[in-house]
Amino acid sequence: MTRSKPHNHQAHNHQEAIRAARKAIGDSDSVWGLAETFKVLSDPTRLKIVLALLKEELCVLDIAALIGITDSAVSHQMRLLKTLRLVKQRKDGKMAFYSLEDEHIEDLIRVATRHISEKS
Amino acid sequence: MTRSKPHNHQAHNHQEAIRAARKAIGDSDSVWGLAETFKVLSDPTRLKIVLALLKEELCVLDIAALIGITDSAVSHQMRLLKTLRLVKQRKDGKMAFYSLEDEHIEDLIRVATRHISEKS
DNA sequence: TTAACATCTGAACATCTGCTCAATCGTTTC
DNA sequence: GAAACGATTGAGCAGATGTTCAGATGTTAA
Repeated sequence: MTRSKPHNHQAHNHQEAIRAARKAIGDSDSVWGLAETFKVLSDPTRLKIVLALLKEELCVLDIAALIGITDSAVSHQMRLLKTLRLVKQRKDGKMAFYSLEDEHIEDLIRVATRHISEKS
Repeated sequence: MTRSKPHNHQAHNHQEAIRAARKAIGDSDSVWGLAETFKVLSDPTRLKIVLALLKEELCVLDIAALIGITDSAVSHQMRLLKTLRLVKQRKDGKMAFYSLEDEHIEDLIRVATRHISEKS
């Protein structure tokens, strides 16, 4: 080929696209909060803990035996979950029972599960 | 106090609690997949990208300018999002336009947003 | 008071993550 | 062809993350 047709690519206004997208993202505070919410459930250990607590309250050693990690590791994670208000603690003697404090978590898990099951 | 009442704590069957919870968690494969889904959206950068793409397709440089990171960083993230089937690519000349491939993501974000807004 | 038990805490560690930098590839334009 | 441009890739790095270990705290039982 000595000559080729000129390529005409679709016009694309970068300035406008960026401005519109910036609106869609919203303020960075809400983005950060959203990301944090997803982050809690992004660790398999924490996710297992939350899944287990959907049914009933559990003590630290039960969770540790259930997942297969140290009671220390469980305690660390529970502190984080408690700080984020996902879980509440009930003390009974030397034992500490944890249960879910958040009702919306189950919805999140349900939607995410549906999302996975409909993958090719 | 010279004498104190005997403490009677609520009975708790560890074996039974663990067995019940193990059922609630399910197989470890599904847990891993769930965690991975949440993990994609747990990074502020990726979350911003997804939020921006909810409205319209964007090219790499637009996203880079929008978020304030290198085009290289964007490209790295887009490869990940493409691998996970969250995004699809359309090439036009030297530009690469990305758009959302997954319809469920919006639901996930909506539920998570509601979850945040109803916090004390 | 001891001893045993459940939980919690801080430190150290290895691993993972997301970023930038530099170089490369593919396309378009001169 | 050469230069410009957009996108991609790999290496390297700093920071975050999850775990274990050792020790401390608090509670119950002997």
